[in-house]
Amino acid sequence: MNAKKFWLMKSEPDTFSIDDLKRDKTTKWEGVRNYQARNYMMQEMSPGDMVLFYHSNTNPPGVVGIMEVISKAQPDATQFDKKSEYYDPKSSPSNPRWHCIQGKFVKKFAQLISLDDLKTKPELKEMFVLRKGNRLSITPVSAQEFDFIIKWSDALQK
DNA sequence: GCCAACGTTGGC
DNA sequence: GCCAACGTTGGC
Repeated sequence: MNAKKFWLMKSEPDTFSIDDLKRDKTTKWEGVRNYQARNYMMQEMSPGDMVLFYHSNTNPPGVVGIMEVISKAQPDATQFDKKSEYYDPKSSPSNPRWHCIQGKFVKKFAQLISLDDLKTKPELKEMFVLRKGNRLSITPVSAQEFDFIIKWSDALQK
């Protein structure tokens, strides 16, 4: 068995928010069109991995909850759908280019932990999402960083 | 296989 | 809405 891994995945709340995930219970993480992010899903994610759900392109941006990975990567159906904004004419069902995992809702934080707040913690200074110029929508998180943020959120709730 | 042009992300 | 960062594309 692979050890459980931890991730941070960005979503624009206008497109798909933590509340959407809470309502739907599960989701396919469709629409990723970046090879590095895809490779994380295809090669490194497995069911049981835990994900920090991050709202980007919003004010303020930050971590808003937790999702659990519940499937391995499978072909992303939107790449074959001409009506989808994620349609990729260079991909084909016999040789799909893009894959996505499925995730399920675990919890929504009582309070968002903002990007500004994340930046104030020396424990988190290595986090990819805090690095200058980072645009990758899926990044690995260490177990220590994940625990730190969970405990932080729990403390905020009290 | 280089690299200029272009497109996208995402914080601000 | 601006723009820095950086990934992708395509001509050569």
